[in-house]
Amino acid sequence: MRKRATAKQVANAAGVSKWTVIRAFTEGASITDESKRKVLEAAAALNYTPNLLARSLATKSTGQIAVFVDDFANPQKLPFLETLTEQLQAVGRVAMLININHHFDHVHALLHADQRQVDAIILFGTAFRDETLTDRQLGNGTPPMFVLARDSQIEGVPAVVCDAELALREIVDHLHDKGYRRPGFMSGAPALSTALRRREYFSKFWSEKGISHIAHFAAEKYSFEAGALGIRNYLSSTSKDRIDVLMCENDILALGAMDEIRGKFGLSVPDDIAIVGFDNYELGGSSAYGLTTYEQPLREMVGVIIRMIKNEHDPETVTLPGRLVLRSST
Amino acid sequence: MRKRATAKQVANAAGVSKWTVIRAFTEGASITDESKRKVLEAAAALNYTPNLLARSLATKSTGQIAVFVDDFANPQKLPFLETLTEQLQAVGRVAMLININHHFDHVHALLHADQRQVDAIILFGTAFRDETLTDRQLGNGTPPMFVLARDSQIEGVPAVVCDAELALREIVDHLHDKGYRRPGFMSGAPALSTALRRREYFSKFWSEKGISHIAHFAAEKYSFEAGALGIRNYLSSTSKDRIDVLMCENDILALGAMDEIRGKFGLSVPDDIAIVGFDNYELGGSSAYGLTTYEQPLREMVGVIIRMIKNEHDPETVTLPGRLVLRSST
DNA sequence: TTGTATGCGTTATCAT
DNA sequence: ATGATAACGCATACAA
Repeated sequence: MRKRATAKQVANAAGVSKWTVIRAFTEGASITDESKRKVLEAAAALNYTPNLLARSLATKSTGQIAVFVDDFANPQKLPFLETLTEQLQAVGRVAMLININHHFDHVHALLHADQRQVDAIILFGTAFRDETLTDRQLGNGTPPMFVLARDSQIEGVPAVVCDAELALREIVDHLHDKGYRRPGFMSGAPALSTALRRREYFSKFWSEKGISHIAHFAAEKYSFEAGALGIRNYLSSTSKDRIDVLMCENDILALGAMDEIRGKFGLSVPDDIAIVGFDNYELGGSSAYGLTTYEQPLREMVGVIIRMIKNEHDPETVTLPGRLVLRSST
Repeated sequence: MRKRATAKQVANAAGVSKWTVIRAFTEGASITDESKRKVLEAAAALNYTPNLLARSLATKSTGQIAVFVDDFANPQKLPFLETLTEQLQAVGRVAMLININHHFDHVHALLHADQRQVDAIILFGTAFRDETLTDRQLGNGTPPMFVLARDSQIEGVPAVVCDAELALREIVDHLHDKGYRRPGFMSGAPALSTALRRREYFSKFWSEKGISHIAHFAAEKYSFEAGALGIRNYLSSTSKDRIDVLMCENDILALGAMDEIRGKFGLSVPDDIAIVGFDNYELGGSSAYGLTTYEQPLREMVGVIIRMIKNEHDPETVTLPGRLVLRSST
């Protein structure tokens, strides 16, 4: 039964004190080349590596970043998580993935992250009201928080988001140019929807073009199924003067809606109803869907969050431009 | 600036020793109700909760489970991660999500997980050769490992998988019943493919029905794009005696292939070529695809892994039955 | 039941 | 440059 070797054991083997061993493993510590060599040799023989747990306790820095996620229905979460974990690991951090759900809510998660002494908390696509926070005296002892891919609804907590105003302006301009005049908008979970501000700007820019009525569809949550359900009732009850274009708050809703429109109602996209999504999820680009959408600058967004975590960037909300992706659905 | 309160501070406030404070927070410790009440009161006032970092150092148990993932292209990873994190948190554990890639390989990850003293490592959809392990003297000091959703290729490391033999038997029976006689199989990344054994059983059961030639297509990896590429060359170079059914190693490959077959080559599914996938990814069920597939018992699989981690289940490979999902693509 | 001493494996600080 | 002392916050074992 090999156990992890400790600095003390290495010290004995190398004939030095354990502090010299520590120094051999500390960047820029003052130590002779000779000592360092002896230590590293002994360490290799004993398969020694520093215990990060003990190091964290002493330094009060764990290198662990809690990532809160409360919605796994959107497949776009996956590339985001990939980029996030990759970039975190590239700077010596590691992600603690925390699933926020009915059994484990934000308060639990916050307490847990705090108890584990994480260096920071990333609210990925999640946010919550200020009230739950003031209880916890946030901003004092708790780790710094950052919101990713949603507007922050918490005073003093910065967010990194894709520029919704710019995005919706480009989208509405495009739709208007294409000749669409009866727009509809489908939003997802109400609590999250407002933080995206997509509907808000969608209305605003249509209104600037003289169109003030936007049909609104509320999906229960962000999922394929919810997207289909969100439009079903409308399609079966309305046949004339229908919307001619539907913007959905994200791609997965849009794909669900498109599937319903074409598959279940036999309508044509974009001839009967055009569709726009948001995220540029890979499958939306398939020839089966050809979904026009808006791509978030995922790598850049994650990059900014990481620099904030490393204190290389002021903790202020950052808004990055995305990219309109035109396909056959419009 | 509020800092985290320590047991000692609570002890002072409550007028007891710090060990009594510890006992108040230790399940089943011997302590008077009166003392406990005083302690909890003081703790609440000071907003004290035990520091899990220090606890972990002392108990040598962190409650952290490293989850290795090396492929984020398959959207089915997301519901798996959701279930995994949810069930881990339900038993007081938490997931450390580790992205295995070119910059951070298995050996790095293993070392890292070990340094952080995780309680266990889950190789989720990942495995690697024995040789890299023997270096690290695995099975002695390192945390126990488990493979999820792949066969284990490591001696002594158990896996929890969906029963490939049963699955492929059902699939091949179904295809044969439907009258298909010229089967093809598309595999993904070679290193992972063999661990799934899907191709192996696909061949075996067709062979039992007297069909020994299986056209084989090798996709570079498991992604939509790779699925499309995997079949492109074949379709453009072969026009007669083509395969009449294509089984893909997972849904995302199948969707890519189907998109190529219908969208780019104008062929009909299932009339020209039928398609079968594996995983039952939600979008495969859309009317745009209607993909016949095989569903893995994700909750049960995760449940077994967790019981192994809790030592409530012998660390032996477990094979669970899935479910054939018939749709219009066959 | 409660208090004391000691250990977990590091790091920080000081002395040599 | 190296060794020694203290500290990080908690748990374990033992004594009272």
